[in-house]
Amino acid sequence: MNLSLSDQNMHNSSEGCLEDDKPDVMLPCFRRNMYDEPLASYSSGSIISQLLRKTIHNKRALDESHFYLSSSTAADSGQEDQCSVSSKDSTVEAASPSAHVSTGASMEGEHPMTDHLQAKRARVENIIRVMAGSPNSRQHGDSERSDTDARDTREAREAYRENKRKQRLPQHQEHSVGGPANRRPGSSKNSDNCNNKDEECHKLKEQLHSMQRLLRQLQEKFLQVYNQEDPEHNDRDETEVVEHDTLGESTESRYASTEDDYERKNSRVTAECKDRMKVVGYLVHQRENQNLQETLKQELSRAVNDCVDRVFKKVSSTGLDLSPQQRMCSSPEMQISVGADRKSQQAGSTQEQPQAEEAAVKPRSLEYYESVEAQSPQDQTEALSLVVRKPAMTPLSSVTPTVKRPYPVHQTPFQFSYSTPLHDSQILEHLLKYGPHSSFGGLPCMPPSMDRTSPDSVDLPWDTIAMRSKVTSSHLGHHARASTLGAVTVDNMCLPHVKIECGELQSMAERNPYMSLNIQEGLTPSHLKKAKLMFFYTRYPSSNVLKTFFPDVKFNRCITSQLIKWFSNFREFYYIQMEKFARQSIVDGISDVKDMTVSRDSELFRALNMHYNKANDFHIR
DNA sequence: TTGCGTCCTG
DNA sequence: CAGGACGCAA
Repeated sequence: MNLSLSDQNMHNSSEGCLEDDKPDVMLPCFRRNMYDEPLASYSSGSIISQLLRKTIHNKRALDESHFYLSSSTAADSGQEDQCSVSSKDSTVEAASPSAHVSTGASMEGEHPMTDHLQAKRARVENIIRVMAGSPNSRQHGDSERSDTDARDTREAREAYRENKRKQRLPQHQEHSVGGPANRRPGSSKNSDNCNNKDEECHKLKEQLHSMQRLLRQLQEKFLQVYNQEDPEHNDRDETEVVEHDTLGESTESRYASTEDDYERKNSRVTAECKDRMKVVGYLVHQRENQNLQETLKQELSRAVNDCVDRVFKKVSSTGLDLSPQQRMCSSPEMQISVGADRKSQQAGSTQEQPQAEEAAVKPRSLEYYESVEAQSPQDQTEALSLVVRKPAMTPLSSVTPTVKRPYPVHQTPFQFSYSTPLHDSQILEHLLKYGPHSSFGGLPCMPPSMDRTSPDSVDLPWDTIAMRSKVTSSHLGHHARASTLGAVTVDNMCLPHVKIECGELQSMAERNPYMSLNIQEGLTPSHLKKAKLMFFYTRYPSSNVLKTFFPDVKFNRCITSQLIKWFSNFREFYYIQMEKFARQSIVDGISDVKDMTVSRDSELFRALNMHYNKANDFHIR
């Protein structure tokens, strides 16, 4: 009973969070991009901010962009939560009622295009055509050709769909070839074809201009949509615009003003973030403009950090009455700030973990586990570095992963920039140094959760355990890095780092080139390995989580069932081992949980390592 | 019904 | 680890 209940709760919490987590999905990607590319390259004045201030009138393009967004939604509707879908749909409807039928005429009427602009467009279009090396080019070109008739629009959409489909599979490939190349003339990929650098530079400039124009249009569209979608927020329109200029500050003040209504604020924040994410995703995807990305990243990071800080301050001061789960799901803000939030959430959920563990274990032998309660957390730690954090992670893990999955398309744009495995480690480092820390800095509430977790300090032995992977397989490779990260983080802080680790795992899994590129029907031994490792990250992965972690697998009922079955088996084995250990402990005369320790030479350790790390793919030090 | 989980068995 | 039986919840 307890077990089922707790488990159910866990799932529910995660599921519930999913809806609002959409925005979060972007974050991981965002983070990695942030680290991926030098922030320094950005000027203080963000392009977006400036652009947002200026409203350009070209609805055609906007419609296109809108289409893009809606299309993305449609494409992934299956995986997206209904909330997001519905919101997006509504947005589309509200924003572009007549959409593609009369857009051109109405647009022209309201905001006639200047000859100059048209000429420019034609030029850009031409350039894009010339550059038509990448599928995306087409996309851009279509967007630019906003003055063409409805047929063109339809065509563009078709093309977009085509691109979309293609992207879903060979995303990285496509982007690695087309995206980066466009953005970086010096890219090795295209260097061969760049005999005429000047020409290409010129083209790029042109493209940049067109992209900026589109951005303006999109922003206008966004504002319109937002207004129609959220009449009650009309009074905030001004604020909204400003917000884009200075996300951090504006959000700060805005949220502060509504702080009295926590629930409302959360939902609003989520919605706003969603919208923002949409825009961001679209822009980045369409433009792949490095500068834009940088700007977006900075602004997003600021906003996220602010949100996190605020949420945690709030939670720390008043949220103690909330259960971990409640906190996780009740505060979309936390979810929004994926990276940082996760950490904090985990911290909060950490306390929960032991309970869940306990509950899960009890069914088998309540009497024994009574005294082993604290053990379970430790047990998880055993197999992997992740394990140590595992207790705290589990709740979160289930939450965040699910969230991400719904936005594969949106994430894709960001993923483009990641084509090299090296990025993972780099990202990890950056995460540790920047993303996580920045958010941590303003998280006074972290300590509380940590404190609760501290009881797990009984696990101290485990905390010192760090895993280093020698696995070279593509799948395990991610984990290996993650593990390494975990080890590093362990040295400093337990829970926060763990969270980071989780985030990294997810983002890594999502962005991993291999996974996206080679989608296969069945599950391979490497998948099994990965699942085993993953087991120490989350013992009850939802189907969404599984999808997130196995992007290279074409999911269907069978595959999902198989994976779930695997985890069921893992749990079975794991709990059996726990029970054994508990029984043995009792036989050994251990009466206090605090007296229980799992040393490296213990049977439990051996058994778990044998089962989950049979090939010693991961070294526990 | 369907999905997910446990338990048992091979 | 996979299958099957069974229970439970939505």
